[in-house]
Order: sequence, then structure tokens, then C-alpha cells
Amino acid sequence: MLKSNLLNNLKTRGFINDCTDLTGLDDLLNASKVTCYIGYDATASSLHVGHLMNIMMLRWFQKDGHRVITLLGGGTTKIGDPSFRKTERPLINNNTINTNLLSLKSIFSKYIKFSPDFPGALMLNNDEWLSKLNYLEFLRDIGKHFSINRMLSFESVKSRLQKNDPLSFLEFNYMILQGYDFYKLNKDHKCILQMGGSDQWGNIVNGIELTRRINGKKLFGLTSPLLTNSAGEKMGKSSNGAVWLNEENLSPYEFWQFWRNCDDDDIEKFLLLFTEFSTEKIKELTSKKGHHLNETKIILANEITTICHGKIKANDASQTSKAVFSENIGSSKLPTIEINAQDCPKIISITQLMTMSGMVKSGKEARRLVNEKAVKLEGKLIHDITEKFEKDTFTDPQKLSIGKKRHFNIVII
RNA sequence: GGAGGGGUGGCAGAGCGGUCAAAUGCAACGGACUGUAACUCCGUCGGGGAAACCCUACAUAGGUUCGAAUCCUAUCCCCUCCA
Repeated sequence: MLKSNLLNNLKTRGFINDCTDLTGLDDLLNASKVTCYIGYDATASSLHVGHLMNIMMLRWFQKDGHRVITLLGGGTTKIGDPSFRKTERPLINNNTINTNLLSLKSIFSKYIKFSPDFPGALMLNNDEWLSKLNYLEFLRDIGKHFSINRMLSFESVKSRLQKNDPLSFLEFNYMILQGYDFYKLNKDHKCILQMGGSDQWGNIVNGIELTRRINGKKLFGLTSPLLTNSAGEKMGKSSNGAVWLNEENLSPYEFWQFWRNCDDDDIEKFLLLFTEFSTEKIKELTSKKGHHLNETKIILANEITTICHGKIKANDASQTSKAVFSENIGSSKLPTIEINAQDCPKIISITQLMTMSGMVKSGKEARRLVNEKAVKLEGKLIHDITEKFEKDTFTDPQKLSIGKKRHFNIVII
């Protein structure tokens, strides 16, 4: 019933949770090319798979010939989005924000082609306009369009208010600023659509209403569902924490492993959301049964890693995994941890080795893992916590394994 | 401004003078089973130590006690009601 191929595709794939006017947007996308945006705050040092769904949406829009804007929240990050949060976000200092912004930029560049010529994409930073706002002017021009009664009614802050958890005035202003962003992007760049996760609904609607009140223009909002795994949990954890999209935080090998290890019940969803395979191909891939699904998982991992890290690294990750898991041998492409020889005694104990490499958080954890018979060096089980090694043993990389799945190369140089 | 309630491990949430490194649940981690899946079962889950054992921890700072997460005082923060 949708006319535009784009929305049809996004809908089938499960990208769409809600839209302020689906038919209206459908007509528009069917008839013309538009400008749309998604904003990202620089709260974390990088982006992780939780952000990936929205990035993929931008990719689909770009592929269909629309102009996409990634808006870096350099300004809004200073406030902190209270949506659906139980507590106030700790304030982040400007240095951290700037470092984080750099990281965001590098990730977007992997997924989106940027160029100033229409329909090339734009990357903007809302700090450029937000930090220049004059408080009194802003209150008079923008603030007067916001009704407190209306703001209090948004689901995103309701639970905070109902449970009497504190919501500071600072945070409460967030939705006004994000609303202003949308208005501003429409004014300066003819942006008519804002997308985001379903938690952004309130913020998006505010921008739409603000613009309508100021100049009567009609804007659209489109949200994606909150991504959960088959267990209904918010997804995005790997063995060492979040599944980051940048190489510095998570090696392509570990990234690949995350998808390879996904739950059977998540395969189809992941293929639809995170690859650009046709739905027919996905149907075929998911029709396999039992352990044959492993082949599909490998295809899934290869494809997602290719989009994120490129073909070469994806291929390396795949080969490394094959060597480590199928052939049970090491590989130079495993994540390698270098220990500085100067910090290292001549004789090093297994617990020292594990803590110094950062594989474990504490010696206690290392001790526990050894006692649980979980630690192997070059495939040989370490039986004794007192086991010691010559430093020279590690002049060449040695494979150190924790459990069945975590493997590293350790080298002391 | 006044009165009352509260701040405990990643989270939730017990404990309210000793047996408390702190119940229980969730999360996490390891093992068995498997398909590098799920389910289930078993184990671990502050830090140091080979171990004995030691050291930090229950908002912060002091105090009372042989002994404090538990009592007292001050401070900070949060919530509720009243103004």
C-alpha cells in the first residue's frame, strides 16, 4: 500500500516503528528527492551496534537519491538527553566531547558518502548554532512556542516525573534544543525529515511542532524500533562490552565474532537490518536448519564486517576465525596485545601476563580463570596458578586463550 | 523556610551493634552439553597473595564502643508533605 520503494523496503525490513504522517511522507518520497537527518550526541567515545540501525536507514535514503545529514550533537551533548533515562547524565567536558565527535565523524564516513553537492551528504555540528544563542532572545523567539503542559506529557519524561526521580531544568531544555535543530536544518538546508530511535519520538515531534508554529511548514518524523535481541534485551554487548563500530575500540575480528555468535533467532532480523541483501536472498539464507545455520551466520558476519571495516579486514577476520575455531591453530591476525619489555620482569607469572595484557581486569579474575581451567597458552591448558614463564618465550607472539572463545596473541617487545 | 523519609556491590534490593566482603534476584564470567547457537545443569562473581592471610568498602567527615553498613554529630545529595 506504500507507493515509494524506499519506504516499502524500510518497512519490510523492520526499520519503521512510527511516523508522524506515513502517507504524506510516502507521497513526498515517491514524487521527489528530499533532505533528511539523524542527530547523534557525543556521549560515548564511539558508536556501537545500537546506533547501526539508524545509520543503515541513512544509507538506504542515500542509495535512493536523497540527501542525508548526520548531525553531530556537539551542543546538545553539553545538556544531555533525559529521554527514558532514570537519572541525570553526568556532564561531559568539552575536551571529551570533541574527542568523541572526531570518532563519530570517522564512523559516519564509513557508511555514508559525504559531499556538499546535492544529493551528497552533509555532516554538521549543532554546537555551531546552539552555542551562539542568546538566552533572552531564544526564550522570546523559541521558548514561547513551547507549552510546559505539553512537554510534561511526553512519555520520555513521564516515568521520571511519576516516579519522582529528579529531572533538572538543564535536561528539561534538551527537547527544546533538539526541536530547534530541526527547525534550523529545515531553514538552512530544506531538511524535512528527522529520523531516530523510538526513544526520540518526543524530541522529534517537538521540532515538527515548533516549525509549524513559527512558519507553518510541514515536517516529518520517522522512528525506528528499539533494537532488541531474541531475548528481548537491548542488544549490543560483546565479550568485552559494547560492540563498537570503530577499530580502535573493537577489532574487526571481534566485531566479526559478535555476528558469528548471534542467536539463531536473531539471524533474520540482523540480515534484514544490517545487510543490503535482497529480501529474497535473506529468505533463502534463513531457510537452512540446525547447524547449517552456521553457514548463514558466517555470511552475515562477512557482510556486516565488510560494510563496516571493508572487504580486506572482513576477509581477514573470517580467515582468522576459521584457523582458530575450525583448525584449532593460531593466527597472526588475532588481536595482538603488546607488552612493553621494560615493564616486564624476566620471569613472568601467568597472572601477571594476563593482567598486564589487559585481558582481565584484575589478578583475582586471572586467578579465578586459571583455577577454573579456562586459560590456555598455545592451546595448552595452564593447570597451576603459580606457573611462570621466561620473558623470552614471548618474543614471538603466543596465543593465549580464555575460555573457548576469547583468543589473543601476546608479544613482549 | 518547616516537618518527615532516604542514600548499601554493574543494576534491583535485604541487612539496622559482632557469625557481613554484606542475603536474594538480574546481568556478567568459566565449565558440562551443543552447532563458536538456544535451552538446561554446575561453579565463580571487591582488591592483593602460591597459600595462610592481609587490605579497602555499605553518600562524605568525625565520634561512641572491645567491636559499626548498623548507634551519635556535622556536611552533601535525593524524595514526600506543608508554606
